[in-house]
Amino acid sequence: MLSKKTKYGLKALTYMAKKGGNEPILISEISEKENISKKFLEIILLQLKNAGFLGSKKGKGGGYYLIKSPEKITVAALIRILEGPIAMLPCVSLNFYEKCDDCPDEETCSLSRLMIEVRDSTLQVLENKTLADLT
Amino acid sequence: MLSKKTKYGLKALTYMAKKGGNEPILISEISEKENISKKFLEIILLQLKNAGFLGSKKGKGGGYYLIKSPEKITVAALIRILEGPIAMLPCVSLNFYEKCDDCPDEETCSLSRLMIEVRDSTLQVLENKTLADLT
DNA sequence: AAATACCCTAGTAAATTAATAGACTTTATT
DNA sequence: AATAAAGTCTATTAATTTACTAGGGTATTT
Repeated sequence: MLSKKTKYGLKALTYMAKKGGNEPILISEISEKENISKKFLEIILLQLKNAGFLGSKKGKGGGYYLIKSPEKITVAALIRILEGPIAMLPCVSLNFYEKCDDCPDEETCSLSRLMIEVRDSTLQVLENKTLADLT
Repeated sequence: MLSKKTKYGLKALTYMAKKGGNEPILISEISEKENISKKFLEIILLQLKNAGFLGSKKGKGGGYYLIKSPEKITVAALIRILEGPIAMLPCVSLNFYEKCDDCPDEETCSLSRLMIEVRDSTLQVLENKTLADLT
């Protein structure tokens, strides 16, 4: 299950991409239009900025804006920033791998083999969908 | 991410299926062989029993045993019992559906459309894998 | 100088996770 | 009948995560 944070982040970015243009968009505007707590959204957008997806401008006329074009932002990349691993188990995660502690040998573990299949089929979808597909 | 509970449950059932036979298997045996806290495993196996996957026998010579044959138990069904929804959002879950509260119209929601795709590709794997495939 | 809008630190209530403790019940064996 | 084995039930708990909220700080524009 995706957390609200991830869901909100995806909705906020979709809103921004839909709107297009290069002018900064207010947190409060996104917050109102997408029914997201403004303070919570601040945290989310800041995180997306630190990850290199958004730029920001302070002061009057300020706000957040997309840095890359929506076609170049995959949903998989966004979920990894906001949520963390996409895989169902840490021991089969590509970007957040952690060793399995109760499992003597990951190579021969039938559960990990299955979860690799699940991961790959999920990535097949998420790596090929971009922000542009959500608009 | 799957919880430890789900992971332990899958490993325990895999152990049982691998062992085969009809004799009851001790909680403590599974607990030791699979490195799972015995008390935690008690809870898990009881839940699987209440869900109709396991039978149990009390007293000396007792334990847990599989009720159905491993080929007839899909991994999807087990995850639904132990973990809950397989979908990434409640509003696209087949078995644990919940209405989206911040979304005015689910029909036209691009995010939900994407998450339906993810769900279906995950289910394509999990509905077609059984306990027998894990042995 | 004043207003605007993002930035930063801190805290917190609620829920979930991953157990643990201990008494109770049922069953097989001696 | 006594005993030991083995699952069952109730309760509790520590740690973590989630989903926020409060309030002030800083940069920018007018």
